[in-house]
Amino acid sequence: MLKRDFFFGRSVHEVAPDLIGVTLLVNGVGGRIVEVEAYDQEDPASHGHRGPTARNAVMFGPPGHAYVYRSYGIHWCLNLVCGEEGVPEAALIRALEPTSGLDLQRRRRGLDDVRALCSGPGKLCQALGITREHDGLALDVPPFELVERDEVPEIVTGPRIGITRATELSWRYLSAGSPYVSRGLPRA
DNA sequence: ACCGCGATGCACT
DNA sequence: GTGCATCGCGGTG
Repeated sequence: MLKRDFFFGRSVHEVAPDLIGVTLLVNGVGGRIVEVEAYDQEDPASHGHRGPTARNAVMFGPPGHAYVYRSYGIHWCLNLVCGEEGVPEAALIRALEPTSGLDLQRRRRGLDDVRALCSGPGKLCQALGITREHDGLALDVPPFELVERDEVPEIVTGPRIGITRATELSWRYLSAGSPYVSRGLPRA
């Protein structure tokens, strides 16, 4: 299990790269995190940027909790709250390398290809069964489980995906060469 | 490979 | 009414 202070008092810019390689499970189903994006208070692309609302309230609460929101009316997306209480910072989990509960993930996604099960923030929430019910739950107790990495993967960075503001920031972190990311980096 | 579009909820102007 | 921290499908090179 991850130490409780993994998220406490550490900015999302420290935590986001440290999440690459950590295993995320929900009721024992999940995989290794291979893609994360950072969102902080000063960031115009962040839900927390304009102050607290009913939707983003969890971002303003204590770190170490899940912030789950609905995207485009259809999908759910999972963030892990970082930093300190009152300051909205969170890491958006964008992709996993599936390692546990593959059959259940395939059933929930209606797909067989392992590379397609969790290669996107909406996809992984469907595969792991994450919905509004998980919004605000602590990450160190069931149904969540975060398992510390035993090796530090090589990490690469790039611009974030699917946003219209602050697109110049390279706040996307990926496990180098992983075939399980949502999409590749723009070529140099 | 890329591009366009529809589905659908909700925060905000 | 508009715009998304999206996805999957169907069209075109």
